[in-house]
Amino acid sequence: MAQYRSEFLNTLEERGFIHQCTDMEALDAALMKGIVTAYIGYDCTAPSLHIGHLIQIMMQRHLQKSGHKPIVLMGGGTTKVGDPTDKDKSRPLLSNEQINANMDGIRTVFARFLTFGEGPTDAVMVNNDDWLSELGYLEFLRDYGTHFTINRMLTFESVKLRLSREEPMTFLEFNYMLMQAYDYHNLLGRFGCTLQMGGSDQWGNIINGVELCRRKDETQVFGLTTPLLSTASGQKMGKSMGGAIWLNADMLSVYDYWQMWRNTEDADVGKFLKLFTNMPLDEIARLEALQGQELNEAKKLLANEVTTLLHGAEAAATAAETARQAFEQGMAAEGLPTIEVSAAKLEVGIPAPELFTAAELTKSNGDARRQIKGGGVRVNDKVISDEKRQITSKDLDEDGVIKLSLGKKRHVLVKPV
RNA sequence: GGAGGAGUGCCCGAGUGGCUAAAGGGGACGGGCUGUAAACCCGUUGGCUAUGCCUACGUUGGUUCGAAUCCAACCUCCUCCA
Repeated sequence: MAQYRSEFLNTLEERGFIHQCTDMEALDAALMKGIVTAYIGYDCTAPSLHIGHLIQIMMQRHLQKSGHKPIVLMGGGTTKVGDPTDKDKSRPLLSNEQINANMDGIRTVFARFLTFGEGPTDAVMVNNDDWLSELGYLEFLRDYGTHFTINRMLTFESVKLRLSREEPMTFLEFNYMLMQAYDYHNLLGRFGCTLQMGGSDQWGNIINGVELCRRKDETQVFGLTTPLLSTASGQKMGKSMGGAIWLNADMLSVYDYWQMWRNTEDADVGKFLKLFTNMPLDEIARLEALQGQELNEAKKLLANEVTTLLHGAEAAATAAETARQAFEQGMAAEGLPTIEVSAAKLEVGIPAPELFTAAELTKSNGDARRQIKGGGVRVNDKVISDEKRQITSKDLDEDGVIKLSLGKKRHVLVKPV
């Protein structure tokens, strides 16, 4: 049933990565002809990438595995401008220090998915600040500004959204699409890069680059986007568990990462296995067909595989074991996220709301009180109903810790020091 | 530059002098049902050293016993005119 000649496109197609492509046939031919160099840009707006980026990273992994060359473009320069795509209002500008710090945080995850080096299909990482910050304004306007019309720029979804919401869009942000187009042109010149990939929200930005390369370089380059990921019930992915699902372990514990995959909706199991693991398709088909409770086994495998890719087999196994103990045996397992509290303070006693807030299970003391009233708060698996309840060293269990729980799934251990 | 309209909590949106920490919806969180799922039902949804205090309806001032609500200036957006 192979639809394409190239291994890369077939893999993407079979596993559900493809949303749109500028010219599927020509891209397929190019992939057969030799090594294709392809880039994906990553913004440096946060100190870690999150789960929404994972599909892009996986795509680059497939690219490399099928014999092509990935470029990881760090948006050190473009982040100074700020991508208005999908932003309903301007974001505060980040300082150069913040951007650099974010970049350092983001960088680390790629080594787990791609092989970097000097070889022909080894991945390379570049920072667009290297060329964007060198641009001269007047020169840039004359060389590139002439290839863009305001008429067309105004038709872009990112611009229209802002205008329709009656939110300001600054000229700086308006220029973002030119920067990204220029990146493509630049990477074409530098690395012979002829494919840009990204999320479907990047389609507009990508075709701008494709157009620019056609005009400036008279070269056909390609754009390929992934579908916007949502769960079967229409939620944006990773919305549960309070906050973004970060990839860096210091932003989100391995346990929580594992948990988030374990809680996948039934209808999404197959889709996620295809996108986020390397499991063979026939194996996935078998797992996907499981019914009812049995599907939970497939979810565990999904969580194991995905966590192994990002954090390694050992960390994934620990997370799985922690979850097993916490859920199947109701124990205060060691691998749960842990906070430290001064033993002296614990001796005196800490009001429960304060401790839950310190553990980041609740966002304020008031929030904690409301949760206690709502019956969602447990200490060592016992529901507490008194909001004035003091947590003291008497609550320490035989392992010398106290287990705080909010709801059924979120647990934090308190350890005296 | 001129005329008119608008800016409300995480988001959308009602409110046009005290009854307003601000209707309603969405989202989020918790409870119930379950399979650590979805759907559904119920509750909660500004902060605090808490029978009270503080912060909040674009920003800054003002009127008033009292302002999201009235006035002034400013900022931003929309529509029409130039």
